[in-house]
Amino acid sequence: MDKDIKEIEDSINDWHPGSSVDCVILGYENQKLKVLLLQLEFEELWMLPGGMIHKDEDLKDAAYRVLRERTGLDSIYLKQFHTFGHKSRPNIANIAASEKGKGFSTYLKSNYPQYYNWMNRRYITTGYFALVDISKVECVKKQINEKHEWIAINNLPELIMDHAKIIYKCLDFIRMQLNYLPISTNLLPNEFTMKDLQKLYESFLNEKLERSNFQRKMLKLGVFKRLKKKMAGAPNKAPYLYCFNEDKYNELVKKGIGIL
Amino acid sequence: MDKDIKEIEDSINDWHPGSSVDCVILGYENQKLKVLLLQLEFEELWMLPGGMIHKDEDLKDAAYRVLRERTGLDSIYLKQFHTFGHKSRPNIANIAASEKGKGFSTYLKSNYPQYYNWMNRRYITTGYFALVDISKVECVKKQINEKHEWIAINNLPELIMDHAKIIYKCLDFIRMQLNYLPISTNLLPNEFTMKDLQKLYESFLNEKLERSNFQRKMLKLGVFKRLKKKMAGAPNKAPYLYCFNEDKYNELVKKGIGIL
DNA sequence: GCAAAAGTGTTCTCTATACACCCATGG
DNA sequence: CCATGGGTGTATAGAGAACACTTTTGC
Repeated sequence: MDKDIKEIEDSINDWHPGSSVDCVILGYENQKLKVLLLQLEFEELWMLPGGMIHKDEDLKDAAYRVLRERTGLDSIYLKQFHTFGHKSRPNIANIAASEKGKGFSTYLKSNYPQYYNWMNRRYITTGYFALVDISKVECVKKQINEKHEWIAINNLPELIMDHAKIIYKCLDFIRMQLNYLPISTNLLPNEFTMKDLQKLYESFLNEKLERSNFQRKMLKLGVFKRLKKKMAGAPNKAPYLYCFNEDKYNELVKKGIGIL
Repeated sequence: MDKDIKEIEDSINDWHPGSSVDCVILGYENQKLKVLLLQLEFEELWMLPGGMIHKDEDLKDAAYRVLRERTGLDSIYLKQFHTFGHKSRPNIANIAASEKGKGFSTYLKSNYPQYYNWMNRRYITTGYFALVDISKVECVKKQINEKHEWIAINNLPELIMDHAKIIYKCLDFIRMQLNYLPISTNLLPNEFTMKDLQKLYESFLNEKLERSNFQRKMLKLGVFKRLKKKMAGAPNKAPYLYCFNEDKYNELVKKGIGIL
């Protein structure tokens, strides 16, 4: 960790002041929607991966950089959803309501006062979300003593600052735009069952869908290839596996897929 | 103008660095969707009303302040839609591609170098849009030699920097979220005809809608009061006037009005 | 009376929804 | 052979699109 902090401290004036990005990196695993969260040394609380913006860097590129640093992936579906500019966005000195969240801040203050001061300002942060196939991700630690984990959306731990609010806003945004977002191709692995797809939609919509009607509606879109392979293992009929015709799917998404 | 510039120059350190807001203030007049644009002295190009953020001011409040300063209105429908952070967002020295846009910047540079330097940095700007009943607005000049005008969306003049892009992004955003936005109650005057309402939807959707079906669909929502008054003047049957039951309408909007 | 636009009615098609039914599989 | 979940069929109600018809008004 200390090496990275040193690096940032040395380059403080290369950053655009007062602005940052935070990334809600979403994935889908075991039929659950998950988000990639970090936990720093000295911290009990979790946080979103985020960062500052270079003076000569596009806002969007800063978000891509954060993603690349974390997931190792290069071409990812990434989209801005909201900018958070509350005047009392708790800064690093006031990172959490409870005493829990003070560890990192205290450590910084005594060891890296200049970095502490820099971090301890007000940031207006822009939220981006990424849709990621977890099975293709190789998570990268950026700081030596950092933990990262894919955590189910419906079972979030306590988060620093307003990061929980950022996640919920992100989910709201996705729900509102569901028909125009390529969720399926980006979150699902190459081969998947109709049940996977249905559970994915249900996670976003927060409601149960009717199995048989869902299947027909999806198949009628004409963007699936049914594969001859089947899965096995359960005491019931084995489902087909499907894969996407991604080009057709992306065309559909532009016009708005009618799933509602 | 000079008084206002002086004021800003004196208070430069009270602003949050590197961030700004720009407001797309939309209104509806003569069955046309319009946006409020400004033109400064020495400038041939038009611009969106915008401003910086006080150090102790919420981002959203900064947008409200800009609106209040311009329209005199206090409680307005206002919503954030996107943050623009391109690294080459042309700054004030590079305000337009053509020579047209240099007037203001040249004037500033020689007369208010400190202000010029402040303005001449990179800004990451957050776009807000407002929905406004033009008939209730009293436009306020903020700078002495400033012109302001309601200009039809489909007939925009040349704008400074990326302001045209900001407007189009705003319209895209509204189109995508149409079903969840209270466009009608906020843009229309208290009493209006079905034709007004239809033209309003058509402006956003960029397509013609079928008259009779549109009317039925709207009436079935059950949020209109039909007023006994009618209009007159044209050589045809006079249409009814309607007004909203705003509470019911806003409830509907939360769930998403099904106009598509 | 005629043109123009408003209000209402009708028809046809398509979709959504709710189930019913048979099929494959492991225990 | 039975419980479980997958795949397909069907019947009904409602929504949407297109267009016909009637009404009101100023000229």
